Amino acid sequence: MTTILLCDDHVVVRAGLLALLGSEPDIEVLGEAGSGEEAVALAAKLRPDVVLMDLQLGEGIDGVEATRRITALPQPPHVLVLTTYDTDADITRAIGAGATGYLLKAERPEELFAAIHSAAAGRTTLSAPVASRVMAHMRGTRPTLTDRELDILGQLARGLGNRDIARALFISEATVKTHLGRIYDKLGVDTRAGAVSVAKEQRLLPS
Amino acid sequence: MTTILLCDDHVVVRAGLLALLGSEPDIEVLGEAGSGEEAVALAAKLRPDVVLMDLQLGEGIDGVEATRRITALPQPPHVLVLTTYDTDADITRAIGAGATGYLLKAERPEELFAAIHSAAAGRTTLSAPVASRVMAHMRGTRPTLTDRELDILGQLARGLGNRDIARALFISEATVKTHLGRIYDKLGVDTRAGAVSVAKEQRLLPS
DNA sequence: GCGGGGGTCATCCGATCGGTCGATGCGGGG
DNA sequence: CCCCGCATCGACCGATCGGATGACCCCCGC
Repeated sequence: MTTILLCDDHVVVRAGLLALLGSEPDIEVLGEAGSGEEAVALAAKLRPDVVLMDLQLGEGIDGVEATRRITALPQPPHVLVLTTYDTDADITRAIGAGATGYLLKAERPEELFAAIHSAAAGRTTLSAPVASRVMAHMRGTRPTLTDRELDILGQLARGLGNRDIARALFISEATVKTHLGRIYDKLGVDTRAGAVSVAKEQRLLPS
Repeated sequence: MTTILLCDDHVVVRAGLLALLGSEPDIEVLGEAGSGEEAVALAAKLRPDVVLMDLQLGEGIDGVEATRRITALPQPPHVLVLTTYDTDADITRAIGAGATGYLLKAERPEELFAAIHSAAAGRTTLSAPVASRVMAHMRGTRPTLTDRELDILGQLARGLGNRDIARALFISEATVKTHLGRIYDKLGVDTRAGAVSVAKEQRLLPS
């Protein structure tokens, strides 16, 4: 059984999804939200497995922001974006906000069901047009760290302080800090914990 | 008589060990290696009983990889890791690579001698701090964090500072720090970067 | 020969972290 | 009923981090 929260500002769309999902025995819709704010509140309260999120929400925060807030909740549900458009900006912003999947409304119902179950299990599902764009983006966007920066990152992941990193690599603390600053820039973070987190997820480190 | 191969990228450390081991009548140092690659080659050529291996080797492969290759040799020598740090990651990787023992450089010389003879006989010797961690690992298989601690860890992996973690979870900074301290204990680290690293490797976090 | 990227180093300072006490409240198991 | 694990909070302090700046060197490509 997978529990769902719907979020779409269009009543007819919600009704349509409700009818569609009602035909699936192992999917239960816990609630509906007509705005991003409502979605965040209901996600925290109802604790569904998956949130089906539209990106265009009219008034208030948009779907990306709602996604960001929902995934920032403790033990957050997975957010499956279900929208009409597939522009690069939307896709990257949604993924960046923590969306687990990105489906187009033109998708066949069976695909939607499959994607919901995948999302509940934490697996990512992307509609074909979306997938190709993401792949293209990955190649260009993946941060390229220099060898030395990877050395620093490796020591950082061991939890060492700057002094110990410096000793391990036979350089000064000042140099370590300089490298760290650049690593933060490239990874889009501003703390060592964040850097390690991104590095592990991007598999930038051996082992 | 036990024959030894030293591997450490620091010349002074090798010299120190050489002098130290020279005072032991039934220990003979067959050779020294300044890099992992050299250690593997010399181990194959000199066939010592025991290889004393540092984990931090600067350039080239690290001590873990060198250990892995040496223990993969036909009729391999025993590898006794002798290093400065005792992080969980280092210990488990070294043991996983086939190390027979794991000593800290802060150890007393008599302990080193005893460990060398033990290693030659195939027995395992661990420094006290290392042993306690290994035991902890054996018992728990993996550290069991409370739900709340996982919440903290999740926010930590986003790179947030204590103040922001507190706000995200609606608690005070003091509470965040308390939880973090316990998380450090359980994961065997003492920094947030180390905690994130271990958490990611142990797959403690949803993702 | 000149620019630029990569690596190195230094100094300064406020903000933050990690450690260590102690303390409260609440729930369950003995 | 009492103890213990869990979660919560407060205060203190030294150590460390992050950010900003400016600088030097080496190598490579143009």
